[in-house]
Amino acid sequence: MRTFTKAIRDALAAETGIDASKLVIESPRDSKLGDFAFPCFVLAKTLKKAPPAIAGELEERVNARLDGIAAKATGPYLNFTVDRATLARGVIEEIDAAGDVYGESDEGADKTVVIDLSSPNIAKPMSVGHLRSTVIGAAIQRLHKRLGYRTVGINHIGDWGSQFGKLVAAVDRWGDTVDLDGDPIKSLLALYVRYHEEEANDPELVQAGRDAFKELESGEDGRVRATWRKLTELSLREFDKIYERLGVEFDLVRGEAFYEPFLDATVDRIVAANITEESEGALIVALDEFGDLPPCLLRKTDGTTLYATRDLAAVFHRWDEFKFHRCLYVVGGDQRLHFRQLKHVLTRMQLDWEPRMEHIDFGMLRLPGGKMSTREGRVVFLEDVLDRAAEEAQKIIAAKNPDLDASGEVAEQVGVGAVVFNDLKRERVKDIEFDWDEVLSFEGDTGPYVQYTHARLASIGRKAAAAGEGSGTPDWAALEDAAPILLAIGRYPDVLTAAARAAEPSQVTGFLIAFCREVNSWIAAARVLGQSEGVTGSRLRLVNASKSLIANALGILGLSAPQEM
RNA sequence: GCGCCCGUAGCUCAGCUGGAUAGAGCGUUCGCCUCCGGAGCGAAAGGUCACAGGUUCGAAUCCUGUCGGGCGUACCA
Repeated sequence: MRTFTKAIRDALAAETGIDASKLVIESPRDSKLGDFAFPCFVLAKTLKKAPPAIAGELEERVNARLDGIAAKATGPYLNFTVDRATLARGVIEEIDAAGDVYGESDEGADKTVVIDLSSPNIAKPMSVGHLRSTVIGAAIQRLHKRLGYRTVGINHIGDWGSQFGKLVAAVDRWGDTVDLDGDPIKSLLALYVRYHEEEANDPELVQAGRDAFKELESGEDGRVRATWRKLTELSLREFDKIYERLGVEFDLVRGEAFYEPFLDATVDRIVAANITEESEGALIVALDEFGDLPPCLLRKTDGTTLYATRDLAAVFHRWDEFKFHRCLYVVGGDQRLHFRQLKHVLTRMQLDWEPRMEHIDFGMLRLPGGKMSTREGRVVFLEDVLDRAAEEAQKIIAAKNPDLDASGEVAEQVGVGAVVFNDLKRERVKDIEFDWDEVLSFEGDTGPYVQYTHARLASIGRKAAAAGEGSGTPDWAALEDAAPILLAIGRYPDVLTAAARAAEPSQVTGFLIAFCREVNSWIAAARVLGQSEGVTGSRLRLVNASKSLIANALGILGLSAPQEM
């Protein structure tokens, strides 16, 4: 496909004198106008002519330079249409040759991208809120991997901080009232909620919590640390069940505690940069020069560290270890200020790699009643969402495809796919109100719709193989009515590049939905089997190419592509 | 109060780096299984792109202000 756009650019460059790389080639508003468009407005000033006149003059001259591509002036645009047979053969041979890694590139060669994702908190259940960071981060990682980057996905577990003092205190006091080993997460949640209920009227409890965290941070390997270690292990085991269902793996699981040994050195490093000061008993980095921002606190009055200190320790450690090209923090938008502060600390330290640290923020997920709150017990558990979605898928399979083998497995793929896709389909920054009906919807702009399209294409492929059809010489010109599909396949590598750059998986979901709509329209109108040898041959090639593309994109998004459903 | 994010059809959202007549899905209404899977396809209805200015050949897109919603705002994470 890039061979077509390159030919157009070169021809235009030769005629206009503008550098080929600076020419903007876009898609026409209406596909009937052509496959590519060149808006002539940019030339109006230098040539001192009206854009439509320029387009008209360019038409003939550019046509003389092009072979297999027709240029036609329409108003102020010069539109290009690739010969249908050339387009079909070019695109399909390209994707066939690339196979499963179609869209890969070498733009990331020798570059490392660190992705901080998921990062659930120990002792808290994973809510549908944590799903966002996990699936968005995993998709961003796969995108970069496809583009040739070395990627390091780090699960930055929230296993440190004053809340663990509270939790240890709560376990000490009421641990025997719950079934910690049998149902660890729910037990810990109950203790956590109870702590917050009682702390207001119980100064001793508050003190016990503080003391416990202080001991934890002191490095003393006593009972507090043993309790903390046990809580961590229990929680991680529970999280792994979810990660397995989501098909997410991490290169490194490093909790905040991992960076604990580096905290002092981190503070020293910042102090050595001469940007710290003591204020109200705390050690801070002032940030007023950046628009009156609140300061970044490194040490509390009691000497213990904060979230920001640990994140700074982490980013230094990551820089030292990976010299990353990008370090992406897939963390909710409620922490925008936090990351701005961190970046400004780096700026004040005059570290030139500061821009490589990026906060990949995403909108908040809210319940109809308001924000989710673990403390108040107002959460929707991710496990329940996945379970219900899989059950729903199972019901639909029972109704529509009762003979399906391994239907339980497929129901899991479809149910989880629906949940994951739903979370990836809109622009990251948009807030989401959780809605069961939407999550459990399998029609329209959904993961199951895409999976279904894939399954139907697979079905056609199976039938063709059984009938021994489709192996003849393809009649490429017969794919004229499939031009939108072919152009979309051709555009896919650019979609991946743009989506990775913007760290925006919704660009892939959006592409995929539009693609499947085109494919479904086409297969409703163009029967594959039982046509002349050339027609069946070319159509089957397109069916297989489309199926391959859908599986490819679903893989990047983290969804399965079942052959039947 | 101040800062950041968001505001496009009844609902949920696209709209590529400022370009041609603002597009999908859901819902509503009407069609399509003797024909490769109806989780599908086709069609209709539905819009002051929150509002007001500005920038220019051209603005849903960029700038300023207003309104509405969300998030945050020194020792939680």
